[in-house]
Amino acid sequence: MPSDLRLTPQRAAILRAIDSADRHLPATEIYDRVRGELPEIAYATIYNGLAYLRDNGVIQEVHLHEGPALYDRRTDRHDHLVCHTCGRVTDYRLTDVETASARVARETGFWIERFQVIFEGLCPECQESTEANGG
Amino acid sequence: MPSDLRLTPQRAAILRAIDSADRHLPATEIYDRVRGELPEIAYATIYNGLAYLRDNGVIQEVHLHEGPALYDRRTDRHDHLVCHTCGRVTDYRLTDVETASARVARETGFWIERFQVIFEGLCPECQESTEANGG
DNA sequence: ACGAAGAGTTAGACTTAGTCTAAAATCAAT
DNA sequence: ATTGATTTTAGACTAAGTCTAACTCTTCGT
Repeated sequence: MPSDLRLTPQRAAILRAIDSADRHLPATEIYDRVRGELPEIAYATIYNGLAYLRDNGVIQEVHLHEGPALYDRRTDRHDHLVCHTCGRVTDYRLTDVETASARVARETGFWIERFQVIFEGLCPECQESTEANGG
Repeated sequence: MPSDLRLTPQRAAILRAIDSADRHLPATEIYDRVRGELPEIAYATIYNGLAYLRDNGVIQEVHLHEGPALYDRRTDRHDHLVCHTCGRVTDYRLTDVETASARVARETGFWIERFQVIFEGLCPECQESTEANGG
């Protein structure tokens, strides 16, 4: 977290919303939560604030295959597992890809800045309920 | 390609557009190209047709982090490198993740159906032009 | 061949997620 | 206090995709 960060009341409220969430939130949900504190806040301020925090390395913007961007307090490189039934997103750091990325760069000629693995499937809970229903 | 595939003139034209492209196309571009052949075709038919072809395993729908879905004639599992300057998308199959996915499934309890690595960075051409401009 | 049922297509409204703009408000430095 | 830069607000706008209802086309039984 850079020391010269300009943390306005709006940006601080956005950061608190992300911090206190038990999962990665989309902008619309951050908007809803922040409005509890700052009912006058505009939607655009959420977007501007999220972009500011992201650009300053305070939060990470996570794009999964479908749906809106999610915001994550964790800023280190990591991967995601997405349950296509309940939508739950689980973090997982796959170091194998990190090792492989140098080889990929060499073989393709790309200069690789970032990468992410997205796994899609069924979370443990949704597997159980599928089995319970005779599937 | 299933033998009971109902390939209407519209769907055949969509498939030809994807086949003849030198890169992965978004739905809007497939729409533009197919209209050259079938000027009356509706946008919704493109979407319906793409969904039909995807559901029957004829094409693959590729979601990268940003931007619209792209459609790919290649249907086997593979990964993508995206140039954030020119937008070029390059295919690459990283078998390391395939090997690792069983371990990820075991450690997280997820049942993994599919996965993809998205690499973002600079393609060889864009690296050259950046260097040429003194960067 | 005829009519019904189902599949596919069309036009256009609608939704979602996000961006843009211009004016107002706030802040920092003189 | 005044100026200029930054931030926020309200709301219009855009892009991508979905939905609906009417229409058309195909298939199948008689």
